[in-house]
Amino acid sequence: MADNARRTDHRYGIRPTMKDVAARAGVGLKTVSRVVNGEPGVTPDTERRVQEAIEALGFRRNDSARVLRKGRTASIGLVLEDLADPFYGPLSRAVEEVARAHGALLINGSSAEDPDREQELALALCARRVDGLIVIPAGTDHRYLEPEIKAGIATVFVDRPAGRIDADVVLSDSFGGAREGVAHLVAHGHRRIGFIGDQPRIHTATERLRGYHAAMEDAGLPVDPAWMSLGPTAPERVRDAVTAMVTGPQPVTALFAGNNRVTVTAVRTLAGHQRPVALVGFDDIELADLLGITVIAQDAAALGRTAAERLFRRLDGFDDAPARVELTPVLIARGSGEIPPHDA
Amino acid sequence: MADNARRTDHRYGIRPTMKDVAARAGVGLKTVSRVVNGEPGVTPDTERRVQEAIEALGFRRNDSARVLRKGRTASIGLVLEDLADPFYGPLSRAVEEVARAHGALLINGSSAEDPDREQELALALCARRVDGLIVIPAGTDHRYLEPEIKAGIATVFVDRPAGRIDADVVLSDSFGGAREGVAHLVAHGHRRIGFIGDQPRIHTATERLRGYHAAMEDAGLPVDPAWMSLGPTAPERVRDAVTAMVTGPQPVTALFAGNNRVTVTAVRTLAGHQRPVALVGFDDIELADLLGITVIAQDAAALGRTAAERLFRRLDGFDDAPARVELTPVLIARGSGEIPPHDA
DNA sequence: CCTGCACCTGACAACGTTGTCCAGGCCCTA
DNA sequence: TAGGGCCTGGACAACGTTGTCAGGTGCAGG
Repeated sequence: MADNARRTDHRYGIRPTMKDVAARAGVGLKTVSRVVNGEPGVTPDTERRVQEAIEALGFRRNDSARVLRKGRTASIGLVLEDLADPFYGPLSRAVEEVARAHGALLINGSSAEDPDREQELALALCARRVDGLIVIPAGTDHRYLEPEIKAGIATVFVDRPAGRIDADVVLSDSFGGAREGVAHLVAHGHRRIGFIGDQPRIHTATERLRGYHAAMEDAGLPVDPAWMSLGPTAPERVRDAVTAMVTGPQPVTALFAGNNRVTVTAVRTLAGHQRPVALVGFDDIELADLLGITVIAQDAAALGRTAAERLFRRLDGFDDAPARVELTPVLIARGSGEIPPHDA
Repeated sequence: MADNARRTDHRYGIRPTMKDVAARAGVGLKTVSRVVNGEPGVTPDTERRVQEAIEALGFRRNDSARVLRKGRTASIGLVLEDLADPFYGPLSRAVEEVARAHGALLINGSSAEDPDREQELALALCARRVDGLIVIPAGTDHRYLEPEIKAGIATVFVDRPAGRIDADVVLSDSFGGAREGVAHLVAHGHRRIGFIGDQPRIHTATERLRGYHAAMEDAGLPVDPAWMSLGPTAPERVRDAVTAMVTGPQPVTALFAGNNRVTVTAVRTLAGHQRPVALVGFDDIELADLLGITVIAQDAAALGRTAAERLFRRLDGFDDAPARVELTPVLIARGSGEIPPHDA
């Protein structure tokens, strides 16, 4: 009796189960399951009775139990660096859209560029048994994911390559993009060009630096070590780096900014400067058009979409060797990259 | 024998379970559970054997089963409008940080401003048995969540109030903010001020329009219906609205933009216009400082943090009546809002 | 009237974990 | 040496669902 009350009341914190629905509808447990899942083999009359019981009790299937039984969670995990970074918003949204098209939910977490936190997050997602995992690497060693991948969790890395592990990778051509951007500055007459990028352990940062070097070498231009600065993208650090390059003994007449964070701070810093300095930034930025900032734009949404599509192809049984997909960023000239050299 | 092989091999798609670990370590199932959960009552020697077996098999606890047993998922759901909108990135990140501090993961989804999709998403999250739900409403009727809340899923609404349901709400003072922004324009001499906002079914949109009316009335200024435009924030619509107001028979000398999307398009449109038009926008925007855009800034991260903290307080057993928390946005003068009236 | 068949329906086990409870072994004390 | 308490470890049920399989009913055909 007491148990009965517990079962049927709408008391706080109590969830009706299929068993309760079955009891109320006067049918078997399995019949409820059939109705809930739209399986065939239920008379219209029985179905109606079950539906009424579901309605009356406010029943909602417990997907945890379902997952346990079926083995698939219909959810994928996304580990990125920072959800608040305007670069990752569209990427995340694109992943979500693809997941939605496949009936899956998205669980995401920010690593804050900390390898330990990346691992902790990725493994937590695996423990949840997400069907697949999309990772924007913070660390450089992903062997910890090997057992997970072996166990069947499809995994795709985005934006940066995986470390010490063979897996799908989707990224932008950082090297080529930076090379093109710096070449653009060279073409507009610059010979002393500075490069400010993210921390050297981040793959895209060193690739873009490599692109810078290649472009300078292509043009036969010397590179002063003082013209290069890799490090955290905190505004203070970037501001100091910009100021040092622009006012140093061999002042640069142009700057290449390694990512959107750097570009933003560089623009702010240069705005307070009297001598015009040319600027090309990696990553597009909202309102860059109004500010006339020339950029190498990568398509964050396309990165996310491509990665997610690849992931779901694997989940659908496609079992090719891991591949590396590289998207080509495009240069958008808006003014700041076309400023001619102004020597000090 | 075959079963044994299935159990112990590292074959693709096979997951070792606690049972497998127990067999390998030569202990009971529950002992493995104890080790995995750091429960007391296991000799160091036994613990070592279990750890070795876990390592060797690459065991990872199946949280789905754990959830089923324990009833708590240690995850919360966030339904927002668009993860790609720069306003929601920081909000989402703030929620994530609070969740992380409480050991919970974040599942989020975008409603794309579609009430049906909002409901579908929210209910899917409930079926997953998230412990709590944070919703940025797209729809105006949330009675569908009543059984869920009764069943114990803590729910907090953010940015916009819940409809037809009594629940916690955290939002910015849209009315007051808009009123202050419009008053600012009035104080700078404007008498013909336009208002462009989001669709009227969105609460913040109508609240801000109300603030506009209040400020105009406070100043004893008449309002021409042609100076108000509510509708989708698609660039074309906003562009046309701006153009119409600025070039109409009673051209406005100042504009109030109802949110960040509107502001961006308004700035772009006004940039191609000869006569200076003053502008104040609701929501801060990256690089608005460089473009000199005066805004009413709300703190998206604070909204998310406040909501998440409230959610977890409920999860920790706090059982007060639902409350409404209102954050005060601040005016940041940067130039565009201080332009004096220029008549046509 | 019986057989065969199609169609519904429900009993039961299983998914992998945790909570409960009890058994056995050890040490300490009387 | 016997008795009692403590510590360790394991057997078992339960969480809520789905897959398997067998039983039951009704109808048509022989």
